[in-house]
Amino acid sequence: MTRAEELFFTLRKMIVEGDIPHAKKISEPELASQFQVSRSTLRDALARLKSMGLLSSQPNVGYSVISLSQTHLIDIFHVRESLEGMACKLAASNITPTQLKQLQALLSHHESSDGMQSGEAYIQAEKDRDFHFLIVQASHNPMLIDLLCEKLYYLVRMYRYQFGMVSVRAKQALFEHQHIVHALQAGDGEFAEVLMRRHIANARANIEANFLHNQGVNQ
Amino acid sequence: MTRAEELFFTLRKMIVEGDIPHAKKISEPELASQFQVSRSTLRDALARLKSMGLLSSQPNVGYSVISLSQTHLIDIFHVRESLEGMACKLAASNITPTQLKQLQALLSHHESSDGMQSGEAYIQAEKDRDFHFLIVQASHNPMLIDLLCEKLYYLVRMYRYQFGMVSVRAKQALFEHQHIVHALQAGDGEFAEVLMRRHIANARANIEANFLHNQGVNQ
DNA sequence: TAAAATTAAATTGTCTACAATTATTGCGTA
DNA sequence: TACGCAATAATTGTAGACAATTTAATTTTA
Repeated sequence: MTRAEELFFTLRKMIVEGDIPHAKKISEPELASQFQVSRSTLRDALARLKSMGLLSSQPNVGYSVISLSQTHLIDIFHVRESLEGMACKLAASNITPTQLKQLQALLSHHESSDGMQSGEAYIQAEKDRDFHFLIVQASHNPMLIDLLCEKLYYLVRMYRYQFGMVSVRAKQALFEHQHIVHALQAGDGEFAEVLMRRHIANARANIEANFLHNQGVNQ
Repeated sequence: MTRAEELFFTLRKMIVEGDIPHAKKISEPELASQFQVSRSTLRDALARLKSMGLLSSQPNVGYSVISLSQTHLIDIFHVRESLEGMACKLAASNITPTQLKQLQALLSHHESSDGMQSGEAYIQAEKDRDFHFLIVQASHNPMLIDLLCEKLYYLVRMYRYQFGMVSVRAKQALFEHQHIVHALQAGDGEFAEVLMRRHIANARANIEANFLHNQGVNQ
């Protein structure tokens, strides 16, 4: 692995977790010296971070972490809804027996360790991630996989960290996951797609409601 | 505009039009000297081209233009179908009066200059592009716009050039466009999405059929 | 005093040079 | 001859230096 790639991973983690101030210009010399690399190497990493939507930049001005907004998050969820819906549809045709078994095992594990011991929102988020990742992988469409698992995923995670979004829908989400797997088992791609889209649309509605609530409280 | 950005546009055009050999490693020193820029500048442009899927690369080895394949093209169309479907759905809610008028004007212009004077496949492709671009813009979702107009579009164009794909469905496509606009006028997002998805699915089916034909003929 | 213009400082974009890695060539051996 | 190894050549990754542009500070002017 190259030095630039390593730095890319480090910075990605920092940005997602909010360790770099938002909407404030990044000083290249400063960051470079902080990580003991040259500006060339840093700029390589920054370019990659920009291409995945975590940074924005202006020629002759510089880079900065994107500024988060409600509309941006909603935009992301619209894209997720369409792409993951398609992934789910394709998965119904392309999923391998092994992958289907993994998915079922994941579900029953979630059911059993269910009740969610509550509280553990992070664990729940991880479960959700695993479920969605498996289905996207099962689509066997490399472009879908790249878009969802390498690009959108980190944006979503950044919002989770930043806005402290909690899955209050844990139990409901599990039900929806179960329905989706049933449709996949039956090989019913069209239905699986509809279910996945509703699942994500529900999550979006939940977020929108939260926003309204917070606005009412905070402002 | 920076030198690297200018080079990016130049190389993008060259790659799309097939002026750079596929699946053959690119020599950085050679390309750099060809365009009278340093390797840094070239590498900046190459990184951007990679991030949009026109180049592939391996650390410590180098870049090369992606190798085209039937499955890859089909993958792209699946992504397009889902994203443009969503764009169309959103457009039904978000399109401005001005944009709707532009769309209608575009359509009636296509109808009149219809019959397609036939032959002019390129012109037809441009019409198609304009139509789809307008609808994507009307979604007012910047992420959708970026994905479709800045990334997928050039991949599709590359295949058009390379495989010499011709829209034999000119008249049929016009009908489908008209139906989509009607749905948008009516503000029926769900229907508009279905129509757009079918429209793109039809194009995909057309391509798949062409592939089968060519395979039968050539091999 | 406030605004505009000018100069100075700092930052980004680009080039060149060097280090690390990979690919190639030539040699020796089975 | 074919295969494996070693040395060489070439290529990529990284660092540092300079040029072009932007930002900040200072001076000038209304």
